[in-house]
Amino acid sequence: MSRAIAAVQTPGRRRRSEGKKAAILDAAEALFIAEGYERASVDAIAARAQVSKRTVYDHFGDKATIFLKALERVNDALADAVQAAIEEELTPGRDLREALTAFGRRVVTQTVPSSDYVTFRRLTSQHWAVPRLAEAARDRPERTLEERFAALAAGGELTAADPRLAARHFTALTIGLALETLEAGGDVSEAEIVTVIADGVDAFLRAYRTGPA
Amino acid sequence: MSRAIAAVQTPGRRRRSEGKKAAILDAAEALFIAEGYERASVDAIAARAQVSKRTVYDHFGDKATIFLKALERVNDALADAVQAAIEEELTPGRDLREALTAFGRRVVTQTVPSSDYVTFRRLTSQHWAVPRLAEAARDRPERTLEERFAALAAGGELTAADPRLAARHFTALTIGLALETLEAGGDVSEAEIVTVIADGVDAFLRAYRTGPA
DNA sequence: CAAAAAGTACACTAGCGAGTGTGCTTTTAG
DNA sequence: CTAAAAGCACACTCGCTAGTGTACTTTTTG
Repeated sequence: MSRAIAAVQTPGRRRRSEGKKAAILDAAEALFIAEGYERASVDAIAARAQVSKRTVYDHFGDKATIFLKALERVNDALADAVQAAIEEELTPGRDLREALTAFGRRVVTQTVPSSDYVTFRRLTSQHWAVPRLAEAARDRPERTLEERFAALAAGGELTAADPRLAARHFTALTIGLALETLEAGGDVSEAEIVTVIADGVDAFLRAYRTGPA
Repeated sequence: MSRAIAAVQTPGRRRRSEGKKAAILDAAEALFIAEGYERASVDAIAARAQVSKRTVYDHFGDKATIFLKALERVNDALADAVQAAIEEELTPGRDLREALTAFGRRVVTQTVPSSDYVTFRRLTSQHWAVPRLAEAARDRPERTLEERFAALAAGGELTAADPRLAARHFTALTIGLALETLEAGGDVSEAEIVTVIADGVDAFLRAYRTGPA
């Protein structure tokens, strides 16, 4: 019975360690989001991760580092998700209104739970002076979106002398307002979100669709 | 020399008490904004207010109440300021672009320091479940703005079937983006803010100015 | 002045949470 | 099998903070 099949059960020293690490970050992420930085105790994080407190400290050294690593993960995940959404939804041939609506909706509802992401981000700005980590994470998707908008402008679908500005305006009108809605009322149906996005896309197109000039 | 002028120096028992109370709330507001709820200790608040800790507790009972009262004050102040800005800047006869720009700029730069206000608000959402206090504070200015937009639409200056939506879009494009800019980079010149607002007004007018239809 | 209101100084409890030290058990690798 | 890596249980230090109790001083008022 001593066969190589055992390799499935035994992940190896390193993999096991990584597994614990990931579990700790999962727990930390959830607790930081739910409770905030100060109120989420390391003991609670350890308990939730089903790991001893000592292991937590062996892996990360201190609480601030746990936070930082968790934030990095979330940032990366969101940036990747947004990038994917841009590439997959904002495709050249597609009807513009449809594409923009699908994109906005996907970013807000799919991906992480974006509202959680926003919450996490807030903890950052909370004077915690996490260098420009969060900022960098915002920049990447913003730039990608900007490029796509520039392409749309070049293709004559949009009138956007300043694609960066257009991208910011689009985000504000759709994703920004949708997230705000999510935060305000606890119970928001997906239909409401879709409406918010659709209205935002509407206004955006009125302002930026190639027309008069 | 014992004249009634002394009344200026001696505010009376009640007024003195109110004075201390205000000083405590001032200190609390500043510290909560700077440090966050947990890190702002009651001792620090008392010290900053130049008041004994005991007095703080005599007045407010506990830390949560201090926070709540401070938040109420800030909310009221901002709501008043926004209301005043609406009434004084968004006057009927005025050129629309100019009026909207002045309004946006005033809300962002004048009034409280709005960015501080935003910071304070964040502490609220931080799971503190301050009932709908903050929400109510947001609602009042929003509704006033909505009414003014409805009036503008009636006057033929705007095409806004849904004035509430128009108001939200306006806010998102101007004030929202300006505040975001303020939070991101530590050093933002007023000129940049003005640009952000002007760009937002531009886009808004393209989307909502009475035109084609 | 006299009494009460308001405020102060300060000591004290009580609890929580970050981080450490240590010896023990389990897992994995050779 | 054996040694080392990884993890665990647990006890403990230390600092900080919310909140209280109390006796003392100042201010205000009649």
